[in-house]
Amino acid sequence: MKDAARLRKSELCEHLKTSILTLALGPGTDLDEASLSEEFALSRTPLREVFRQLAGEGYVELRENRGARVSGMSYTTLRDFFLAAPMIYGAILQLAAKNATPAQIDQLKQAQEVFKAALRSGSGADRAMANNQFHEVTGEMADNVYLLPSFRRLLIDHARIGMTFYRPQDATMVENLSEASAQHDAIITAIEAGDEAAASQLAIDHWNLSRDQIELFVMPDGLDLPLGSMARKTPA
Amino acid sequence: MKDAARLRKSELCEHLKTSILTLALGPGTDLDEASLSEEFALSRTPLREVFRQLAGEGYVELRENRGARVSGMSYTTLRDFFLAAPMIYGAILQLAAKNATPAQIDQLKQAQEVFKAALRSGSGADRAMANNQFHEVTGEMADNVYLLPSFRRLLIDHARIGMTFYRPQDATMVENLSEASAQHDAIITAIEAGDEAAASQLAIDHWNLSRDQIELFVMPDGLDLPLGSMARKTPA
DNA sequence: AAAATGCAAATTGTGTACAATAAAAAAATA
DNA sequence: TATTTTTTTATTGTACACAATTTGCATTTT
Repeated sequence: MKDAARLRKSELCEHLKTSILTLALGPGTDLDEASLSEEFALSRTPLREVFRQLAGEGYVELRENRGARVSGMSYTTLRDFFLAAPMIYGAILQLAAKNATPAQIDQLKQAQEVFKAALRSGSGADRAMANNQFHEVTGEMADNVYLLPSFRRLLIDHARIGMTFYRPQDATMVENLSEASAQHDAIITAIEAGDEAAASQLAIDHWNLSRDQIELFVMPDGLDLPLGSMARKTPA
Repeated sequence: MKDAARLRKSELCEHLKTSILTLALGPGTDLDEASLSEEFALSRTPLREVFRQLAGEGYVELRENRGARVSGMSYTTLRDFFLAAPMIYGAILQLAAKNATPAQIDQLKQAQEVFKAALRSGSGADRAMANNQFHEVTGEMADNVYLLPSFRRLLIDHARIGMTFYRPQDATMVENLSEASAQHDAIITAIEAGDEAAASQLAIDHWNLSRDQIELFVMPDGLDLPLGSMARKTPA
């Protein structure tokens, strides 16, 4: 038995992350140590360490003597999300434009290709994960230890919220998705040019598009939620 | 053997946190599992879980097969800090003013009393910890899961940076400390009144004061660091 | 003497057994 | 029958033993 366990450990970690991001494990789902331990041929000790790590990153919540459960989502967290997201996203993209390395820009372009492919022929989960990966890269570009924790936490719930509308139900959503893709391209251009102002503005635009989609889903019947009061996206 | 281990575990956790915040364990210090295990009469299994948790909160960094070490600090992280702090602090205090409960306001007043006591007769570590506690409470008031991770991460390094100037060396620093205390009082007032705008502005003021102290220490010889370009504090 | 190689000691990661706690079920009481 | 108490079962937490990896040191080699 060499370092097979190490591999299984990181596999488990990735598996849990994608399962949570794609809602295969919904918010509030209890994670069973015994069954996961068996499934991944890993003893409970390293398994529990993975739980602790995921808890630190915000994927799960740990309850004393009552195991791990997938982080919950409520209308309160949605309100918090609408408040924090534009601020953090704006800062991250601005810093990304400032600090991105050529290698990272390549990574970003690659992530965008994957995203486009997922739009053409992927599942909702594929799209959410590809989109998530794109934004993860921008986070690495920004490279600020103090902003990344919140940014990553936002990305988790953005993916989960997104999973509810990444399977387009009508023409509006299809159009929104291709617009999102176009914005990704614009973001790449801005970052490559080191244009901080443009990147920052694109973050707002991108956020507002996402916001519109979320509102569309969350209150299809026109239910009125108190969702803050940001400037809408700039005219094209 | 009942739940004594549970207690030892949280004790260890608190001990490590305060040791790191007060620089008793400096940035980059290696944490030895064996000796800590013996000191706290705790086996390595729960000890390692504590490490993972602290890593999630940003206190330590975990390196594969090479143990835990206290999170490092460099000029780069300091630059990141100057960039992220005003933004996050502003948002947190604004939200605190919006959402604080009476019970939390009591907590905040209590924390401020402890802080004042520490200013009168406490050590540098006492002051840093009391100040940290005060701001922790504001974080709980803000109660936004997406902002708290970054806020808490900032508080860690703010305490550590602060430890270098919480033992006043000259008259300027003594004056700054009493001004910081006065600002805390003003913050309490703004939060109690639910005055978001005032709280937000006080966050900037409080940050700028802290910023001046840090600059004073970091570059006592007038070394020029690229430290961003925020508006200075508002005139009293 | 400097660099490279191999060995020994220390440190970290995992597996498993057992203890403690919480949840569920069964029995007892009103 | 409803409620409380007790017993059973399942799950979580800790301790220790062993495996694997890294590190430091001594030796060899150029």
